Amino acid sequence: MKNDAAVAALAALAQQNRLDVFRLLVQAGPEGMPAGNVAEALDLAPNTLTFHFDRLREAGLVTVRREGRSMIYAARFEAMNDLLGFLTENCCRGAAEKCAPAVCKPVRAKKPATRKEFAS
Amino acid sequence: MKNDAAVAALAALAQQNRLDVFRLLVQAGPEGMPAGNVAEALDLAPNTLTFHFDRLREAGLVTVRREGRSMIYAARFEAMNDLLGFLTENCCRGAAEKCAPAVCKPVRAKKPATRKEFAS
DNA sequence: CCGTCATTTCAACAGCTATTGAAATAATCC
DNA sequence: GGATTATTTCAATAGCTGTTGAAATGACGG
Repeated sequence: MKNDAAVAALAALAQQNRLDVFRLLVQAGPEGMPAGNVAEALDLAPNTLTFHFDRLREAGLVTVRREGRSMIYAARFEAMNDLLGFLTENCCRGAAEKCAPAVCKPVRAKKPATRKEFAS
Repeated sequence: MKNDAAVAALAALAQQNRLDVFRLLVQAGPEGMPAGNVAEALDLAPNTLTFHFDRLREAGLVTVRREGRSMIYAARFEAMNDLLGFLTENCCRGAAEKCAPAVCKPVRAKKPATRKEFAS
């Protein structure tokens, strides 16, 4: 992930309403949900919501598709995961256990490691 | 993690220079590094850097301590991990494998707002 | 077509943010 | 004490951001 893309994604999430919107979509899963439902759930004016959706979309965090009269927005999980990876990249110069046992992955590990070791 | 805290943390990271600073500190590990070294590494004016450190500190993402003439800044890994957890919280309503195999944790459901089905 | 539903576009405005230069503080060395 | 190094404070300014209201677009049903 590029630095600029990360800043864009973070900026998109660094706003109360957009963060609420994004988390709602994250919880909704890949099928997404219609703009109207989001507006209702979060009590946002439709034009305000469009503005925020645009930001999220420009940052690559959500996608839209039309379905009848509704626009269905969905979170882009790949983008979210890229962002998380970017933040923790190369943390503690590889000594991951020092800083973030749960999330931090040593340097570049794009694929989730096979978790057979955790059988304990 | 509270919503406000998450927005504050994201806002703090949503800026090129601060993101660079934070990632540098993440890579430096818990011992941190002196302001001067950060300034040199990223080619930032010292007063500008102070401004950004303040933002990061107010957001709970870094700590400072004095050591001789230098101020040593260090990333707060706990805050970073809280933030990552917050973003992925309850993702896909527990069906984590749908959206983020590597990072997303099911977390205990925080009572998703009863979703109104949209007409099929 | 006409009405209405769902969403977007546009312009305007108030409030916030990042950077800069000059000056201040704080610790150390001679 | 006085010079030097490291960092912070302060005020000013240009640029960006979020919200609002009014109007436009696009899709569907009768």
